[in-house]
Order: sequence, then structure tokens, then C-alpha cells
Amino acid sequence: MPELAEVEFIRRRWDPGLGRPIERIRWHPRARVFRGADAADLSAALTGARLLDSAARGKQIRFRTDRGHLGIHLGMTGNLTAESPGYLPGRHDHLVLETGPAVLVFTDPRLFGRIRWSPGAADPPWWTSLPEPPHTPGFTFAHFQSLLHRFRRAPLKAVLLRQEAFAGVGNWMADEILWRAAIHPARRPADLSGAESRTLFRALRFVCRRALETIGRDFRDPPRTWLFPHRWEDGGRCPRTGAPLVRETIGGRTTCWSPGRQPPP
DNA sequence: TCCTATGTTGTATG
DNA sequence: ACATACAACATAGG
Repeated sequence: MPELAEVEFIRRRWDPGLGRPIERIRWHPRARVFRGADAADLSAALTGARLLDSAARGKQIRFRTDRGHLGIHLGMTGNLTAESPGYLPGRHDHLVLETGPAVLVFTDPRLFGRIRWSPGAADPPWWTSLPEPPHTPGFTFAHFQSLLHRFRRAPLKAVLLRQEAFAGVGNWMADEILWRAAIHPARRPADLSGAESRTLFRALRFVCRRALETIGRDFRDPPRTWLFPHRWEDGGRCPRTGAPLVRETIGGRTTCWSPGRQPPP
């Protein structure tokens, strides 16, 4: 489920547990989500620790504690919830932090998500190495052009999904951006005109910013004027042209596009 | 039974 | 070394 704005929304679900010590931690140390993390260290450090604040960048979430940094990636099916005291962990709850007022749960049936732990006060590399997200002022058109040049031979659908370039953009956002820009997802950066590059840049920033304002704030769906509510509908139609939408695999992912509006290469 | 799924990563190939 | 393409990961639901 989670892309840029969903991640931002889900991050805040653990707010009820901020500022209070973690009295107990329940977890499955051998779960795949802990791959690459020092599991024993994580468990020992988090017991008695205090969550101070959190932030999201792209699809990565970071919780700062008084003992180190907890990193959470939701993968495809990961989720965070805050439950009432006495909550009993379910089958897919891999990390449960019990604070006084709230039980903080990380759940993930498909185990594509990931939990990291870095002791100490310094920002860990997995956080500092994240790129500038597309909705920020620092993400300039010149920067965008350099990214297009770097990935000039790949289908735009695949290009927009590169997290080291467009942090937070996922499958539905990439389709939304290309649909808004009226550019076919199989087109390649090298073949774009200057005007098309500019249009794509604007669509990228618009979709990222507006998604954060709607989904990111209160999980409200984007309006019917977006591709979003139509893309998985049976017999879904383009909100601009009224023509039936096409679904096919492009760039390795199921892709929805509007024929007529987005002419194939 | 077979297909799909809002993601990342390892591996092969150019 | 870098860019590109694709299978693999694990589970649930239609």
C-alpha cells in the first residue's frame, strides 16, 4: 500500500507512544523484516528507551530515540498501528513496543518491509544517504534533467520508480504523474522534447505535493478528477477523455494509462 | 487452481 | 563501472 503520502500518514500513527519509555518489547527476531539489523542489539536497546520524534523521507521512516535510530520501511504490506494496553500480538505483528498509553505495532504479512537499528545520536547512513524528495524546493528542474539523462534509455515508468532518484514515488503515483503529463509510460527520457520534460517535472511535483496534502494529512482519497480512483476499477475510464483505461505490464509493473491522451512511442 | 497485489534486491547481461 | 531487465522474496484474496 504505502507510497510517499501513505508513509507520511502511517508514520504519525505511532505519535501516541512518543515521549514515554518503552516498557516492554515483543518481537520475532528471526522474521525477515530484521534482515541486516543487529537484532540482539535492537531488542536490548529499545527496552527502556524513549521515542523522541519521527520523520519520513520518501518511503523510509525514522524514529529517533534517546539511544539510537529505529528505521522502518513498510514494503508492500507493512503498517503501523497504535493499540490499547493489553493488545495481544497477531501472527504478522513482528515488532510490538509497549508504552504506558499505547502499544505500538509494526505488522507486515508479506515481510517485504524492513526494520533497522543504529545506536547512538548521529544520523545513520541509511537516513542521511536518502535523496532529496521531489516535492522539496531543492529538487530543481536542472536536477530532474540530470536524472532523466542518467536513466535515458529506460521506460519512464521504470525511471519514476527509482527510489534513489524519485524517493517516495510508487506504482500508483508514477501512473498518476505520467497520465497528468499526458506521456506514455513506455516512452524513454532520451526521446522526450524539452517541453515534455518540463511538463513531466511539473506533474511530478504536483502529484507529490497534492498527495501529501490529501492522503498524507487525513488519508482522504484524491478527487475523481485524478486517475487514482479509476485505475483499478473494473471498466475504469479516463476522467479526462472518458475512454476505457488500459492496464498492462510496463517497466516490470502493472501500469494503467489512457489511450488517446498518452500516445504510445 | 491460477492470478493478482501501492516494493526492493540480487543477478545476469549489455 | 554503469544501466537495464527480470526473477525472487511471502502471504492473502478474488
